[in-house]
Amino acid sequence: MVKYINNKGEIYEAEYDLQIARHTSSHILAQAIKRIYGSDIKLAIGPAIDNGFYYDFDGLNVKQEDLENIENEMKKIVKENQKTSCYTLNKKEAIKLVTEMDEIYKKEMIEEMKEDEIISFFAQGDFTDMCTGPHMLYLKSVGHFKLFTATGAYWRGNEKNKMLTRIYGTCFEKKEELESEILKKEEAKDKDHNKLGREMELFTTVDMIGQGLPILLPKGATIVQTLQRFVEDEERKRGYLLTKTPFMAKSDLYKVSGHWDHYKEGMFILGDEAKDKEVFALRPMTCPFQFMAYKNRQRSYRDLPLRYNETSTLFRNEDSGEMHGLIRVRQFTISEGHLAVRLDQLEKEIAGVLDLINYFMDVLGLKEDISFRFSKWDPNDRAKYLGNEEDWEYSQSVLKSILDDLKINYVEAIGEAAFYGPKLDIQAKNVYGKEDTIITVQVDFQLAHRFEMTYIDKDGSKKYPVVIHRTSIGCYERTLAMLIEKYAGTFPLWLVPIQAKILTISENEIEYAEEVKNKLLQADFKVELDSEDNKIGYKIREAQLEKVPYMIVIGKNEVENNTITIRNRNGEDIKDITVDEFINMLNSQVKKELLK
RNA sequence: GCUGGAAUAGCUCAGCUGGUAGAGCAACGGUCUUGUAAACCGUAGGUCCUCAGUUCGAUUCUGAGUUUCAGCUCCA
Repeated sequence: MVKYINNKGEIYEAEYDLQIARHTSSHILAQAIKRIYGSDIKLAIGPAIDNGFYYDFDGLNVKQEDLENIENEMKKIVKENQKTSCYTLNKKEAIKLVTEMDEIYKKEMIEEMKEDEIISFFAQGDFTDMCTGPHMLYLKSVGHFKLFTATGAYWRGNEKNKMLTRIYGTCFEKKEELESEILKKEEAKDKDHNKLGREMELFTTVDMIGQGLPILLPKGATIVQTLQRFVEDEERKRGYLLTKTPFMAKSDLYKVSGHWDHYKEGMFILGDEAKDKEVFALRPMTCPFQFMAYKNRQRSYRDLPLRYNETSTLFRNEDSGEMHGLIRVRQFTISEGHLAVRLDQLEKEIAGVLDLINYFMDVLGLKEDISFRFSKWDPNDRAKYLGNEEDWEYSQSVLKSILDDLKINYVEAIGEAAFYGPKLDIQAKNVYGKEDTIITVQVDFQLAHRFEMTYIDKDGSKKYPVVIHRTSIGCYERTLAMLIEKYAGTFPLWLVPIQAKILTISENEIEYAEEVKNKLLQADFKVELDSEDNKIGYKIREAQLEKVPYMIVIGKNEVENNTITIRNRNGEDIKDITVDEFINMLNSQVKKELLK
C-alpha cells in the first residue's frame, strides 16, 4: 500500500497507482531540472501519458547525454524522501504566487480559469508546482524511473506558439517492470518496418530521388502486387467497376472540387498561376476524376448504387519533417473507391463497405489490432471546411446513426473530418504504439452538388446522390508497413514474396531442381532456386534470414526417388513428398489463409 | 515547417585535439562436391552526403544545402 495526498490535502492509502506515480515522477523531473539549471527555466506542463510521462520546459537546452545526469539528480531527490504537501489558493492569490515565482506559463493557465476557481499547489522540499494532483505523499513511493528523450514540442500543441523542450520518461513500481519495458522498446526496433523492410530488401530510399519517395524493390513490389490483385478481384466480385483515371488535371478541376481553396498547400502544382495559361496539379485524391466517370452520361435512380474502384496513385506535398519510411510518403497508391448512392441506400452501402474492410482486415490478420474513430468537423475552425453548420450537423448525424445501427464501437474526434464531410477512420498502431489511420470511409453530401452529379429519380425529378469515399485495404505502402511489423517480416504464405526456396546439396542435382522450380512456377507459386553455393547449411541459414516459409532440399536421394524434402519455418522436415503433393499442400494452405 | 541528433566500403560500425582511412560480415576469383547455422586460400571494394569557406593541408573546423532519425505540428 502507498500513501497519497489529494488536492484537498487529504491523505489516503491505496494500491500503487501507475498514473499517479508517473505524474509524481514528472514533478521530480521538474524539481531536478530546477536544481541543475536554475530558476530561469520556466515550467509548462508535465502530465502522465499512456506509457510514461513528460514535462515541458522553456529556456532549457539539454542533449541526450545530459539525461543521465538529470536522472541521477532525480534519484538523489527520491533518496531525500521529501514529504509532499498541498495547499489551495483562490485565483487572485494564485496569480500573485506564480507571478512571484515568475512562472509565466502557469500564469497564463490560471488567467484562463474561472473567477471562483480554487487552485491547488503541491510542494515537495524546495519545489512547488501548480497541479490538481493527487500525488504520492512520500517521493520514495514512485518506484523506478528512466528518462528516454529530450525533444521539442510547441506550447499548447500549437505550431504558432513557442517551441519548448520536452523530456520523456517512464516509471514503474518494480525494477523488473521497468527493465522489461526497456527491453520491449529494444525488441520493437527489430520489428520496425523502416529498419526491417530495408534489411529484407522490400524497399529503399535514394537521396537523389527525394524525401517520401521510396522505391519498392522486387520483394516489396511482389507483396504489393499480390495485395492489389487480391483487392481488385474481391472488389469486382462485390460489384465495383474499375476506372483508370489521369494522374493530373488542370487547376480548373480542383477549383470545382474545393481542393484549390482547401488543399492547395498539399498539392504538387505544375506551372505558375501568375504566368502560365494552364496550370496543372498532380492528384492528391481520386474523387473528382471518378465523379467525371459518373457524369459520363445521365444516370437514373436504377443505376444506383454505382460503385467505382481504382488502384490509385496519389501525390501529396507533405511538409519536409513528416516523412517516415512507408508510413508517410509523398507518392502512394491506395485502394480508392467512390460510391454514388441514394439516401435510402446509404446505410446498406456503408454496411457493405465495412463488411469488405472487415474481410480484408481479417485476411491480413489485422482485425484485432484496429480501432474505429468517428472524425467530426471543428465548428471553431470553419475555414477548413466546405458547407455550413446545418450541412455538417446533418451529415454527422446521418453517419452517427448508421454507425450506431451497425453497432460500431468508436471514439469521436473533433477536427479530424475531411474538408467535405465526416469520416469513419480505422486506426492501427505501429510497433512503438503510435496510431495512424490506415483506412477511411467518408460520407459526403457536398461534392455531388459542386460537380452537378445528378440522377433522375422515379418521379422524374433531378436529385443529387450521396457520395461515399472509401478505401478498402488502405494505402498499400502504409498497410505494407503495418504488415511488416505485425509479422516481423514472417509473412503468411499467400503474401510472402518468396514462398519456397529450392536448395541443392551439390551441383549434380541442379537439372532436377530446375524441373521442380518450373513445376512450381507453372502452378503459380513464387519460388527461387539457390544453386550458387554448395554449402547446404549456409543456404538454409540464408533462407531462414529471408523468412522463406518452405525450403525444398534436393540431394541425390530425392533425384533417385523423384521426390523432394521440405523444411518449414519451424525446422520440421517432410521427406519423400512429390512436387504435386507439395503443390496441393500449398494450395490448401493459401485457401485457408484467404478464409475461402 | 519547428526543436534536437546523425550521415565513413553493399551492411553494422571504429577512426583521440586537422596530415586524404580501418575491422567484422557480405561481394568477387580459386580449391573442395559436401545432407542441415558461416570450409580454406586469395582479390577487389571508399568523391569519408554535396557545395562553398578557413588552412600549407579538411573525413575532422565553419557556413549553406541534401538525406535520415526522435519528438512536435500537419496527415492516409
